[in-house]
Amino acid sequence: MARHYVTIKDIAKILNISVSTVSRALRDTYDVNQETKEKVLALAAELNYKPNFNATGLAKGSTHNLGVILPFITNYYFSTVITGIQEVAYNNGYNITLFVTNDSPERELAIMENLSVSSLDGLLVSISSDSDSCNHFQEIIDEGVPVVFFDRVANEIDTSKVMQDDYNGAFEAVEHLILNGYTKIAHIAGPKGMSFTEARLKGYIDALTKHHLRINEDWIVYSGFSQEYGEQDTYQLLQLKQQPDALFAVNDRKAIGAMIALKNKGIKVGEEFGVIGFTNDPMSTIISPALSTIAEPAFEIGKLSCELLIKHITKPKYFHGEEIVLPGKLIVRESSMRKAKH
Amino acid sequence: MARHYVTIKDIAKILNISVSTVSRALRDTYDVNQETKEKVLALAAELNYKPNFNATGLAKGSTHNLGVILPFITNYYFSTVITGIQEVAYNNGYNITLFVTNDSPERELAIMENLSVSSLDGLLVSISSDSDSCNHFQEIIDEGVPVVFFDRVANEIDTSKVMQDDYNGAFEAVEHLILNGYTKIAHIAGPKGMSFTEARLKGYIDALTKHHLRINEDWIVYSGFSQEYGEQDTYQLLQLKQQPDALFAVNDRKAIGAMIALKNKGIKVGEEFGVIGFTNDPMSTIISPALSTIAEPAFEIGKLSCELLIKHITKPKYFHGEEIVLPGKLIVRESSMRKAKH
DNA sequence: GTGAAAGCGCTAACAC
DNA sequence: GTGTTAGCGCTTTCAC
Repeated sequence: MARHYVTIKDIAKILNISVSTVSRALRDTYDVNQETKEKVLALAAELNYKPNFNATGLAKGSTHNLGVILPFITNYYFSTVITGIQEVAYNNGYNITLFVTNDSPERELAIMENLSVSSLDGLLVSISSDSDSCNHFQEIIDEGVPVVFFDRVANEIDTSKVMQDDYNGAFEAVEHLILNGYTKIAHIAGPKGMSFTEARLKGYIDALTKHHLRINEDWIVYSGFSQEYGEQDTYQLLQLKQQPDALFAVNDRKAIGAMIALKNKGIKVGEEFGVIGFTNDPMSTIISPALSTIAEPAFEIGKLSCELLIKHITKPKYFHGEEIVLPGKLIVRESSMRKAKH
Repeated sequence: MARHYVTIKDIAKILNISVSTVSRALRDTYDVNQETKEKVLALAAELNYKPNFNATGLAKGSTHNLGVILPFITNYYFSTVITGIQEVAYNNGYNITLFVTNDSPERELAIMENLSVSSLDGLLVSISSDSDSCNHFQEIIDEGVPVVFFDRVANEIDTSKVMQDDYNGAFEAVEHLILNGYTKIAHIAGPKGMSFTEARLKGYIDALTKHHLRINEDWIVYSGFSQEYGEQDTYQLLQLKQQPDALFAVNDRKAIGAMIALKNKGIKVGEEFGVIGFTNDPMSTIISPALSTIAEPAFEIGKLSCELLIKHITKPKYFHGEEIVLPGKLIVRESSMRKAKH
């Protein structure tokens, strides 16, 4: 407590000049004498002067802070997105303040309600699963806070969004299974009502339809995103009298859970039963057989989101937001090998 | 730009009272009339008033911000630590500002030099690999900024630290291999010069010594922390004329790399060759055979670090820091099964 | 080119 | 119990 940091006032006093001159010198404003400027800079360095962002923020009405709100950070996708965000934030002189919702809508709401919007220049958000009400985001946007959504976007809200091409990725994944000889393809989906899971579901359905395969409602099971859910969902599928011979999982975690369930039941993945995921989590190369998947450009998504947000912040007049959809990439590994004849 | 948020002044004007009364009412200071207080609260809620943290920070000399500086977030350990930090920060009304160094000492230094210390109440840090100079941390501590180190700590610096018991974890891991019949145990280590890798190395050496096994310098290879390094290191070991029959890896990532190398060479992990890691990354259960390891209490480490930091901040007079060492836990899986006789 | 002064939003004496 | 005032550290007119 009672820490005193060196301020421009200190510098001004020592150099016997005014604070405004110091301020100008420090910020490299032109109308300041070269000599005084150098003296100021030298002294600032010597005293180890660091500007107080609170003060700067107050005075300028803009802070160096970007808020990032997301469900989790303990998985490959989100941690990589943050790394991307961090990268461009860092290069542009912004700090990021991290809020994790644990995928709880209540927590998300609580965070939003306590958010000191005035100390944030903008917000990057990936909404939590059951957050059906996005009013809190709309409100904040109405107040003029720039926000850009990534991955788990709120469709109703009109602002910038960046995401992967969930529909086409899913379509490609499922078509790949079909082309490899699988015909009874299930989908272990995410929760209902999220835009990206819906897109993946639609990709699944359309791929089947294109190839004249019947949609079997029993083969679509909705639940959470974890490996455990993937395992559970798969056991459920395997209890059906009419069993699938392949599955497309909404993400790699669930696909891995599925593979574990299949192994436990003695079913050979990649021969008798095809599996494909979505994400390209490093785990997919570790598990055996290696998991085929749709690679998501997570780092890129983080970078682009942050770049968009900065545009919103710096050019509010000229930039009115855009939606960016990045393509995924089919990565064929062992889990979806051509179905063995017997 | 030119966003105007509602301030206590606005509320004061509308209610025709002074700003200080509004301020008091909002912060629940006692000497304020129940009735006015209710009016203020009601209006604040109606207008969706949010305090400006920059202003509060400036006025009170303390912000709601904790800085977190660490090498990476894209792995199980660090992302889990952050989640723990986040949890207690959230419950105590702090925000966290995230800085990732990408394990680069230069980046770490740059971050520290640009750090607006005055807008941070404290700092949680895990240093980057080759950061041999910790002066920048010492300086900041000398200025009165509370900092606590976690995991990758700077030994020379006298402040709170929280880490797992690297020495005993390593000792136990290696002894486990020995007890399971392995006698020629290698260590694929981290870089030299970091305190936690040194501790793990020492645990390795002491376990061998206790069991009268010779230390073979060729069997200790130092490199980075990634899976790729683990693979490389292992190939290197396998080229030795005198080959080891087991290895202890400084972390699970490297252990997994090792397993991949061993598989590629046709060596049966867990029968001919024992492998054990450190961390308990979820990947260790995915890989086959499943990887034995020492589980680190990552979430707990995050929580404790943050709690310590908050103590430093709130009780600077009475709390002078402490070192917490959390025990790891040996988790035996398949990769270290009793060596098969032949 | 430089200084004085007001003000960003809030808190905290100090009066009354 | 409430208002007035000064001040946190910095920026920014507006003078000179």
